Amino acid sequence: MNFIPIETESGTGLCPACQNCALTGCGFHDLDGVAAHQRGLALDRGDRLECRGRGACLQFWVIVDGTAATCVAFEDGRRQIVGLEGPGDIVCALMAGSGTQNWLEALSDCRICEIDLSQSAGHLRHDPGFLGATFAVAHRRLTQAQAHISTLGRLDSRERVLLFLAQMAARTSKGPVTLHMSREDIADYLGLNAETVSRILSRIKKSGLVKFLSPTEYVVPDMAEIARRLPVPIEETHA
Amino acid sequence: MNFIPIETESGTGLCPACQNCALTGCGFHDLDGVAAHQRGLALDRGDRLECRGRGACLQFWVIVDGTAATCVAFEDGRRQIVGLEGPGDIVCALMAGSGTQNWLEALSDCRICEIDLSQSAGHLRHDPGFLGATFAVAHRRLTQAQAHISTLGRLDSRERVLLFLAQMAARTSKGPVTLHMSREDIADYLGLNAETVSRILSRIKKSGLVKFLSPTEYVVPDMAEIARRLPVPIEETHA
DNA sequence: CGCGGGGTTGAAAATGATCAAACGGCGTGG
DNA sequence: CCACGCCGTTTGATCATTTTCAACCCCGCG
Repeated sequence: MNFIPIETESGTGLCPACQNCALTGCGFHDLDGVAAHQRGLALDRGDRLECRGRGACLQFWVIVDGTAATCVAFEDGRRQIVGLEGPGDIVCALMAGSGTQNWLEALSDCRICEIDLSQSAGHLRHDPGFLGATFAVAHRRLTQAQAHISTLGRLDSRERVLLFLAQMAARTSKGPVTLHMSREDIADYLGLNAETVSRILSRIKKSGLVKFLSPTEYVVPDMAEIARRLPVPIEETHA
Repeated sequence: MNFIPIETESGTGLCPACQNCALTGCGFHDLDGVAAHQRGLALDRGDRLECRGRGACLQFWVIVDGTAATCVAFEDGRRQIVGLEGPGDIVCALMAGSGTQNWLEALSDCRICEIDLSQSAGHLRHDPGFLGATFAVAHRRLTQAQAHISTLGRLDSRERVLLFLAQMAARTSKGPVTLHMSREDIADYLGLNAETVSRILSRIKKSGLVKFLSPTEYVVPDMAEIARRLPVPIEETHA
């Protein structure tokens, strides 16, 4: 992992990352008198950011580039990816579970903007703007987590993979979709194993629902057709 | 479903429900100048409270008695219980997912205190106390949801049921544990089916890890022994 | 006494995991 | 430049787990 420079743009005072999160409305820049310490992080695939310090964690990570994952691991090594994080997504260590080990992991090379607000802890505890923004982050994550629970609990493997492909496609504005993650990562996200994922991808490929240009690139010819085969709506990146 | 009276206690201004949530710190009663409309609801098993109105939902339900569940249903009828709610738990329609159908369902007869803050919407949007309290609710639910994701994704049926029994036991202060829900409810919570749950309960019963007094009552002779068989910590009701 | 709603149990079928082998791309070092 | 080896992927055969379908039991209730 390396640190990368953040150039503050003259007019706006936003780093490249935050121009990005300004788009998705992270809300941390509307705050008054906040001493935000920012730095850019460049993660290689496999790098992890540990969630240190329970309690007052006022540190946020905004994904600029690449794909990262919120992970949980059990004592015996089993791993579950609890959430996938793409460009614009906001992660806070506070958002993660407590008990078992958990961390943010780069599934591909990633650029991340770290925002440290711990200097302003006292102030922020009473700042409606900040509280509203963090609530929005938590609420958005909660909504996604609940959808994922129903996916893991009630969809079979074929449905899970199909939904996954459709959701990744929905995130991509246009052109072919690129998966910035391995089969095993997909498996850990969907509660399957890597071989099963591979097998099912082959079946889907044969069915023609999805056309693969390479193991990591594909095109969805007819999204409606996929939607018809799923008992749940394909959630876009709900703003 | 019936409405039940809430008697405001002279000194405190807290309804019976809210004496309860005062314990668990729901935080809604520390607020200044809030026009809170409260009413008590008595739900029979199977009754549902629908989450109406997206957008500004400022309606909260506090479970006083019994067990309720946050449910999601798919088009084809499959049901997944996304969260179990016991006495003291706080639910807001906002907390639920958006896409598919979802509701709060009484798994047993329940008493619920409904707190409607929509009168104070404008005020609350800027009230740090309120924002902090709702953030706490969302965050707590998020933590639980993420733990549940890893349960559904990576534990086998035996581990899921065992963890479930242990968690229900951890919620019960002392004496035998009573399950206020059917085998099918348990199954819908754990992403299994009712027969599988029943089978596994029988196996656990035979193993002696848990002693059943009746189909809905049991005792855990040695919690540590159960913990030793699980790869995850048994989360208490983490305050 | 019969009925109905859980709950339990069994046998068969389906689903997914595990183990094992082979492939392909890609970077490194000879 | 080529050979080698590594890593991720694919595929097959087999095994384990979970679901499905069905029968039966228990108990409370009309």
